[in-house]
Amino acid sequence: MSGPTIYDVAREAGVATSTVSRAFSSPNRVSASTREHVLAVASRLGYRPNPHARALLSGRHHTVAMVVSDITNPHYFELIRGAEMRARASEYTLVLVNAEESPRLEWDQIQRLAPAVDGFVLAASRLPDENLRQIADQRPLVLMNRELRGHASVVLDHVRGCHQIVEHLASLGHTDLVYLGGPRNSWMAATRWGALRSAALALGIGARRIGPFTPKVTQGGAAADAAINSGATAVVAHNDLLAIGVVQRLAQRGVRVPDDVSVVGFDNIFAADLCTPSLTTLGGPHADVGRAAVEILLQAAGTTRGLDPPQVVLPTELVLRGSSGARRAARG
Amino acid sequence: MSGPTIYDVAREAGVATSTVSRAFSSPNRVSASTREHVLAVASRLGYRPNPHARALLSGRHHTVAMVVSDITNPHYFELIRGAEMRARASEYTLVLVNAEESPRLEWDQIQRLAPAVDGFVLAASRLPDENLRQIADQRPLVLMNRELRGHASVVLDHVRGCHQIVEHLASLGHTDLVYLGGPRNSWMAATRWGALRSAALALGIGARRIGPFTPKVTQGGAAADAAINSGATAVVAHNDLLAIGVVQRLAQRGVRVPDDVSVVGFDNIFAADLCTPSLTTLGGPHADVGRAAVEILLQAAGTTRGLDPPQVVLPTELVLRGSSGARRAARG
DNA sequence: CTGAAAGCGCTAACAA
DNA sequence: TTGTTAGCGCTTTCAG
Repeated sequence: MSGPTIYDVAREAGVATSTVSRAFSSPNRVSASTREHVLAVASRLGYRPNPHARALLSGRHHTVAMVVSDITNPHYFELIRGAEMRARASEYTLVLVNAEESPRLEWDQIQRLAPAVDGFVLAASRLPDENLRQIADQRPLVLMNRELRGHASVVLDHVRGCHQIVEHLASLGHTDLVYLGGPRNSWMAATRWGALRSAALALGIGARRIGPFTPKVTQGGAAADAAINSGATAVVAHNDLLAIGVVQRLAQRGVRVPDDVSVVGFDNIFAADLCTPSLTTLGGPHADVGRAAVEILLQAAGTTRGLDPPQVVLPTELVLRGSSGARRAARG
Repeated sequence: MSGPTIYDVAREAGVATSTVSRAFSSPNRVSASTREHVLAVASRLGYRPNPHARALLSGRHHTVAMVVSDITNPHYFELIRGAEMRARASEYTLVLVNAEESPRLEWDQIQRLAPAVDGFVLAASRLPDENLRQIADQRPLVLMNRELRGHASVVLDHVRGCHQIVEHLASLGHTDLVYLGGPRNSWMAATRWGALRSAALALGIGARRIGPFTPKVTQGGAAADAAINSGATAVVAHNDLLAIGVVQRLAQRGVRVPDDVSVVGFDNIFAADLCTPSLTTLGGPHADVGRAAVEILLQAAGTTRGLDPPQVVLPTELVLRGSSGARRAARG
């Protein structure tokens, strides 16, 4: 089943097992000639260190777990990709966990994995703050798209981003916007709504929130109907999936986008550029979020628990496309 | 750092370590009362079994590695999702590896992971057959979207699917099709071309292949230009991404889809339904492919190497949308 | 610079 | 049914 061990190499090379171990783990504590010899024998035998044995003793597993709240959301692809690349650059393995929007599932999986990984990066975790603190007590933890006082995080600058959105809509003549809210336990949803509301206040336009909605295309129908009901001419959806569903439903109901209603989403997913009309949306360097989160985690794993964990905020960019336009007419 | 061990539990519960071990691993070999007692003490202490220690001894890691040739391709999301769900159902951990279209990277990662996982599922592997056999010698292996004699695999029925495509195009009056081929080392690309060609032959219409193209939207420009050059009125792109790029480029050049040219893709990704015109494409139960692959792997891991590994073929479905239509006019 | 030996946490004989 | 004990493969003191 399993291949040659350190003993086989040691015997074959005529040295002690500790020397073989050193040749791999701390090459500078072995003479160059023995190291070369050992490595040569090892590769001839096809020896590969057993990560479990190594982890058992050292407590370091060279593995980080990434938990995403819903793997089917295209938004996470970039996050995953960034995280995976950064992990691999340090020869770490990335374990992917899908929480399917269930806090319970998220918690169970994390607990199961905790003894086997060096740390967690959580994307848009749906867990309550208290649970996050418990996790952080066990393992290094970095949050993505969520902030929690005293804990490391990487987020996009939604305060500024939402301000940009409102400014954009206001400049187009809109005087009322409605936010189609995301899941109830989503930090992101709360943050977006807070930022939109204060921006609206500052710019002197009305803002209401409807929801919560599960951020999927299929939910767009209900969301669109509610939005129409509200009478607002500008709709900001919790994410692009929901926005796409809204646009589809509006078309179905004969409401023209952007002539009658402007629609703005979040995330700038791949499909935002393909749908008709294309979607105005708040994007950002999502892959960098994933990358940065793993980066922080790997540093934290080395250091003793820092007292001021980094809270990184990356800039957003408002991508203007076809779904937002000047307010044309009052609606009834 | 690490929590309580089996020793702590044993001492606290007044039993031997082996009893604690048994209470967790083989509950029926311990009396009900001791088991309950042990489990109670364990949970009071917050004990969690260390997977590494377990793996070290048993050789089973409760982990499967999934390798995808390019994680940014939305097609894989469903595969990943299915695989992840199936793995979790058996309390297995899914390690995700991105090969970024590089056989070299794919190989290295697999070798690194081999001693730490129970097996591999490879999605659209770009490795040569020989390498796949070497991997299968080390660990149980299941291929997705690729077949190799004597090895387990799960694929969609592209022979029938491609026949459907050609039939569809022929019934619309097309007499010539061009296939925009995928990567050179892609088994899928070769299979699709082979199936398309023989279907075309059988149905008495012409078929040519152009390429290879990297299956991304950005490659659609070059692919479209080449397709136009070929004079064919029907274009079958290696996948939906490429097809979307092609449609975009055709629009740019004033070629109408489907009036002047019909375009068909593969995979039925989420965006295929959103772009304009929407994309006719060959889809299938991708999540089931992922699910089935892991299922086979988990069974294989238990059994001694079966002599006839399963080669599962799942049905495709041709999804008719706006990008394919009746041939209207001859083109020059 | 190298070797001997003691574990890391757990499981699996073998006894009792 | 339960306890004792010997490792799984590796790292890491501690001697030499």
